[in-house]
Amino acid sequence: MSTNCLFALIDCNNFYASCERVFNPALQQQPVVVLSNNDGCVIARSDEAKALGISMGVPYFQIKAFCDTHQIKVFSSNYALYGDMSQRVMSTLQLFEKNLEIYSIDEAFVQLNGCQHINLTQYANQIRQTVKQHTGIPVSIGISTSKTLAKTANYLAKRILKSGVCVLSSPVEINNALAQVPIDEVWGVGARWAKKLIQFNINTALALANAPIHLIREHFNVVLERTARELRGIPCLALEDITPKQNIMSSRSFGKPLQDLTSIIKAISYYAARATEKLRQQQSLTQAIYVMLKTNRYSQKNLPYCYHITLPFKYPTDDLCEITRVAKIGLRKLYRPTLKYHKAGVMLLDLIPKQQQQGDLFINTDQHEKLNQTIDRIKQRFGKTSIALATQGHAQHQTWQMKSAYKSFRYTTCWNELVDVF
DNA sequence: TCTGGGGTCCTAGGACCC
DNA sequence: TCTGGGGTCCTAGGACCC
Repeated sequence: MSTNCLFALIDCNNFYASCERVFNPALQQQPVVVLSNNDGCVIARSDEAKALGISMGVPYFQIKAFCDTHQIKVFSSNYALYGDMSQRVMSTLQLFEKNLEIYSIDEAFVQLNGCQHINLTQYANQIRQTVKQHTGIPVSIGISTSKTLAKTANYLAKRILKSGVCVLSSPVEINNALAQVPIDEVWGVGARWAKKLIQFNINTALALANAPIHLIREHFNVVLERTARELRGIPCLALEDITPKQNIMSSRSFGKPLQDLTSIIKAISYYAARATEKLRQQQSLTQAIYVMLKTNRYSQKNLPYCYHITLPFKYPTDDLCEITRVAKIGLRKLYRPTLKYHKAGVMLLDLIPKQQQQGDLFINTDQHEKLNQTIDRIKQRFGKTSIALATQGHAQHQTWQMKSAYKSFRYTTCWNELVDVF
């Protein structure tokens, strides 16, 4: 095993809850939870909230009373804030390592080249302190010889050692560490496979590392085989470049069930516009659109609750009017006046780079492009809600708009919502 | 009353072609 | 009685991630 290949995983602790704390010091040492869109489920918890037994993903209505009695601070998700804080964390990390793989809103991998001779624990602590100082966000860092092992080291840093840093380099260190990690905590092993692996008596990360590869290949698949190899310290996953998305989704649950077509058209038009924004930002064109309409899956057990349709575009496009037009066609085909809908969405499919655009003989694409560019500019300058197609209706107070009863200020991205200092 | 919103990769199987 | 076989493309679905 080569030791000149080292990966670090930097992961923000309880990221959304930590973001809320940065601008509201009264939340320090307090139990904090952050809810998903529509105030549906718990998606982030401070350590204090975890200690009170609040589990990840639990529906809020089930624990509301509990939160009240225990004075748990509850927040609606505030992606304007979290997204901006994420960028600050990532650019701070880039002061140390230019080549960053931003894996999610709160995690990044780096490859540490030529670091064999420095004290890695010291280096990692220096990174942690700097991120904390620049952004107020606490992070944990795991370092080892493959991405999966770096993930595992991070798990140990957070949950077992509670030191914030864990470096696994020697085989003995790695084996001791893997023995402490339950199989369902391994990166790449979800609930389904954990259950099946346990039937094979594979209960820990160490057992998976030592399992015969042919057994994994035969009863599972190549993805898990890679995971097993990675746990042995054989890197199978490289640091990845930023690649444009292959699909772009925009969907939401409604604040309340909807039956009337007019409201749902407004919602679908809004999702189409959000998806188009993302599409244009990454400079891609879409070739097909998937439109989805859902009823409440919990109320009608065993009945279909998801209705969907995929429609192609005549030509690859990033034109807001065209995408909205086709999305509405899809919606009208799905809609049944007798049903109550809880959620809708669109996904733009088969994306290709905009440079590959083929001219259309019959449509003046230049004119459409000018209109779209103008819309982009207005949104950029005056905010995302400043301009929209009429079919979306007025931006505020729509019947379909999601619940967001406990939202904090957008402290870092909105002039009207800065922190007051007295 | 109330149960998130994004994404990725891989595989199996059917359609179709020669 | 016998009714090819191999390749490719597409789609649906299953697994995973945060």
